[in-house]
Amino acid sequence: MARPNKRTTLREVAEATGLSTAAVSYALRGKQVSKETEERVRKAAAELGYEADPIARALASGRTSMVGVLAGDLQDLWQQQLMAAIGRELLASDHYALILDAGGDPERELALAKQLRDQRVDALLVSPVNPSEEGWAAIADALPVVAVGDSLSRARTAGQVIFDNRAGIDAVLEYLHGLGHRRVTVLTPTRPSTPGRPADVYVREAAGRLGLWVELVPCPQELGEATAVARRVLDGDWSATAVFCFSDSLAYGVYGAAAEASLEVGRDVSVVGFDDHPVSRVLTPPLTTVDWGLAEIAVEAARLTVAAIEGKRVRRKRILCAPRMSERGSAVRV
Amino acid sequence: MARPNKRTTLREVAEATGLSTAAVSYALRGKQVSKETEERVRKAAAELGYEADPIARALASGRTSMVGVLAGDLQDLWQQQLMAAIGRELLASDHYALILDAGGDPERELALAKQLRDQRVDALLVSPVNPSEEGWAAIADALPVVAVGDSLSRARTAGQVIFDNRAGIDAVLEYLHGLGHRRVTVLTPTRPSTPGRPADVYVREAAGRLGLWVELVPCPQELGEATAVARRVLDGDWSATAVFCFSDSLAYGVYGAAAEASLEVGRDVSVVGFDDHPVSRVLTPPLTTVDWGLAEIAVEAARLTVAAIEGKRVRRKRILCAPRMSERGSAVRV
DNA sequence: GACATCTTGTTAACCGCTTAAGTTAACCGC
DNA sequence: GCGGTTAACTTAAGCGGTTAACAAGATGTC
Repeated sequence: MARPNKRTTLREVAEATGLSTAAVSYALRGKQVSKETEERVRKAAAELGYEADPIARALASGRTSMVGVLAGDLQDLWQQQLMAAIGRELLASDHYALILDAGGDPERELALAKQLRDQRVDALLVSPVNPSEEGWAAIADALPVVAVGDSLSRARTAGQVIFDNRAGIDAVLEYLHGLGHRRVTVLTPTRPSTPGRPADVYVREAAGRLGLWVELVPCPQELGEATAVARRVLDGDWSATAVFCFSDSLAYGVYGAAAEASLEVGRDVSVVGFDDHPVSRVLTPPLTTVDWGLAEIAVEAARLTVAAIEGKRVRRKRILCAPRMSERGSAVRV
Repeated sequence: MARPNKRTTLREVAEATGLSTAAVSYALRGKQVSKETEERVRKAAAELGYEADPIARALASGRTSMVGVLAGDLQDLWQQQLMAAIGRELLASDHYALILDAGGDPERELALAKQLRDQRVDALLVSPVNPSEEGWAAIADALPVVAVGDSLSRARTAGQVIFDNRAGIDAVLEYLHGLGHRRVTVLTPTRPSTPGRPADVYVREAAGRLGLWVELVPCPQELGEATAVARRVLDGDWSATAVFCFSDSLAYGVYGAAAEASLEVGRDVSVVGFDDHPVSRVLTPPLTTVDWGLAEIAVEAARLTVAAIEGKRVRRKRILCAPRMSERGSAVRV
């Protein structure tokens, strides 16, 4: 015995109005019927407390009004923030966000994408994709995929909101260079296994150009582990003068480790982040970081996604986010 | 023309094996069929790349394998953290979390709950409910509701994970009292309109008992606004010596405002939080706060929810979370 | 050997809605 | 007054599964 709570069905409304179910269906979606019939139907529906069953509707129409949202790593506080914003935006457009966390694992990411596709979401909104994977083709084949992030995921996407990572990285390294730093440790959120990320490449290029010595250190986004890694970096014979973190979360780890080591950020160590999470502003010293405009990103991502669902051939729109340095107190002249 | 990507259907598997769709349906769920038939069906299904359509299944079976998760206010960083954890846990039990954010508005919360019910989620997992509402009855009537938080939401829930807020509040105020504080400002995350929250009552009771002067100040969870409120509190003729924040997010706002006012937290101002968000540990000074054990909360909440879905009459299980003070550097003797 | 009992399948009726195609009657120009 | 539209519905065929009810051969019992 299933739940005995019967909702009123379309048929009941039809019977109540003496119309066919089809007529009612049309009427409720404002199609094909006379103004007065529509009125009559609406009234009856309201009286009976009718609410269309989304499941049945999905089965018949093929659309679920759900968007699969894939976060690269929800340990990253900024991504939590982004997901919250995206959820809000999608809801505002009458879509539900099914948020899944890949936990920084590219393979898991792809697996979850498949799961979401199988779950019949209308579209996929993917945060930082690992572009190496070509299993994505099979997915982009089945539904529109919108990418947000530095993702290279090309062609197949129905839209992209891209961070100009190269520009951001250049800006930060030039900034540090301008402050006199010559040796910089870069904390990247990547697992060691992931090869040749474009971001790494950009760092090396910029460093080469500026004559900077850089050291790339992979680091988990989880704050406890990030602190541990930072501790190891700062301890003993650390020969650099600045730490550039690929996410503000990682920078927080550096703050923690620095405090433990009695180093003062913004005096003994310079730190730069990469997201502009709200917390960065209230730290002491406030974190110098790169602002990508989270709010607009969420809005644009949601917009592109909804457009893609509605079949608007948006000529594969690409939105480019420019980096804005938020210069605060954590990086200083050396 | 809808998407032309046909998935393989049950019928195709049936034809391929020469069985009826019913037999295949049973076979794939390991019921009623001989071991060898099951094997044959599985093989065929695998070859054809068959994957049951969750929508069709939901329509027929009445279960969507989706859980509606209602966050009280996702501006609160700790709640973001909690939602991420709950999403993970639910996924581990083969359920998808449909996370919606009430943004601190009790009415919106109820409206979203209705939306989720109409969306046919199998169960509702509600974070901080406003218990005054009795529209909840209609919802709890239609599906199992699991509550997590200080929620009073009674009877109708299928399970609860409760924070012993009274104990937490007592612990904090006693702690502050022990440090010599006699005048405490309390930042509450509530909109001014919300009347008589139990938390407020607990504060007044404890304050009365301890002979503490307290001032309750409502404050938005959004960090920028929280900072603004904190600024106003600390400015000029602030006569208290400590700020007790009902969420770590709010405490971060105090850190920000204090820095602006050149007050040093842990020297000029004592601050206590209430969540133990990871960031609290890396602040300078690290935030003294109350740890509720987020990880276990997520696990228990997910467990209760899944149990409720599976119809286990869990005798309305209630899990009580005890507060654990994380004494760090932000509150000092005065 | 007759009858009850499993086992393993099959048939077909839904689940509640959408939508292509068909029907009817009113309306139109000429 | 006749073919051609058009507006407003109705019919009915799905969408892709689940599941109660029934069938028939295999097995068991005495």
